[in-house]
Amino acid sequence: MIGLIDCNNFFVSCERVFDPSLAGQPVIVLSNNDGCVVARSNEAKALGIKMGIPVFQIRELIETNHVAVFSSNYSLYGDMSHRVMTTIDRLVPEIEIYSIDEAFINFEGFQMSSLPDYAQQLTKTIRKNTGIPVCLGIAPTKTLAKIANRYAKKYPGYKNVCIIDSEEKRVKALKCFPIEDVWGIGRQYKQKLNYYGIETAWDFIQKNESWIRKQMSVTGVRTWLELKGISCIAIEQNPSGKQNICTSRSFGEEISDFPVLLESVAYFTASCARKLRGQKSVAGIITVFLYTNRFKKEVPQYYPSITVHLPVPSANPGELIKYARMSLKQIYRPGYKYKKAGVIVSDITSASNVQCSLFDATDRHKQAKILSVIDTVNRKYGTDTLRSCAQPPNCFRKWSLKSQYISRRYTTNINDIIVLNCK
DNA sequence: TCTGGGGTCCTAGGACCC
DNA sequence: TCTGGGGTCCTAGGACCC
Repeated sequence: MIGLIDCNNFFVSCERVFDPSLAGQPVIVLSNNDGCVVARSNEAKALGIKMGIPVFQIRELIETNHVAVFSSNYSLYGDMSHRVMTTIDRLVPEIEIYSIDEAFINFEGFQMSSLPDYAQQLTKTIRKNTGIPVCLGIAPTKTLAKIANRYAKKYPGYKNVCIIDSEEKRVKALKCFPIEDVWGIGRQYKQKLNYYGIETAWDFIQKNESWIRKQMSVTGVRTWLELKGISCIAIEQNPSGKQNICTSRSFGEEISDFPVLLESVAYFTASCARKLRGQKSVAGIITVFLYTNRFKKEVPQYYPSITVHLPVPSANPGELIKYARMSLKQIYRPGYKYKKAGVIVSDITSASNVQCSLFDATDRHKQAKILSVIDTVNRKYGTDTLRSCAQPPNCFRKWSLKSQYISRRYTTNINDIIVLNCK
């Protein structure tokens, strides 16, 4: 059996841990730049606030219902996620961290009869240790565990745990489950499947394999098998590093000046380089892209991007910034108002076996030592304490994000921890 | 006025090889 | 008029996830 633990309204729950007065109140958390709604408490959902809606469209609703609004605080959510995952890891034999708020658990070899009690105990312990409420779905496959989890969330009668452990329960669960809520079925497939009269997960598994393959390729077949109870998607305990790494931001205000864009791109590049070093890898390709504001149909639009191959793969911010700067120069056109920029690094390989270049003049051994010192200093004194000259101090940033409603970094910033203790 | 930021996998088609 | 048969690699685009 496979379990799926999913934190309830995760970002909202994190805010509630440090401000208990939010319990029972409608609460929402916004995306970067205070743009869209990305998390909602049950009370906010009940008000009809949809996932992903731009916040300016629901200003009135927020005011009349006294909805508590938060900017996203990823330092806080990341740390709370780590606490939840650590708690689970201590209590189960095998865990796969699937996202910031979800983890699969391998219950292979567990005595079936002891599972319900054990599962209850697990959710209670997570709540007690971290303050975060979670639900647990258990079933023979990942896709079915996802469905079980959804039922555990939806019906309080389950007391946070739903187990699909018999043919009868599986059939019943599938018959009541909308096809678009199945893991792996998105907007496009919903449309297509509805067109063919498929409304529920049960309708879906009545089709034959070759039809599914023709319409949805092997990924569709995997979903189809998983729903039938045949496991196709294994638990991955040691996820390999990322194959692509991207840092991009929408700007608080639109930017036309090259030097300001360059600053932002230098920051994004340094961030990519840091993420690369975090997984002990290097990148051979760097892509820089710009976006004008796609919502302003009346102004000229321009979405350029450029990809550069590095002579030697690298995770050195100085070196990567050099190529990013060259790239930006090539795609930048004056006169446009840019709303977003970003950097992607790809062709990622392990830092321990880099293919050298015959003509490389850099002393890479020495460089690695410098980088390791920089990382040590920045871990101790904060990100970007030591940084490239291309990245001016934060206070000079003209391209900063809006985050009007941000809470404190209660668990990771010493000054905020002091504030919390005084409270 | 105001609209996020990350990722993955799969397939088809083109360019190339012998 | 008629034009083979087998591969590989790469990329863009489309689907999905949180």
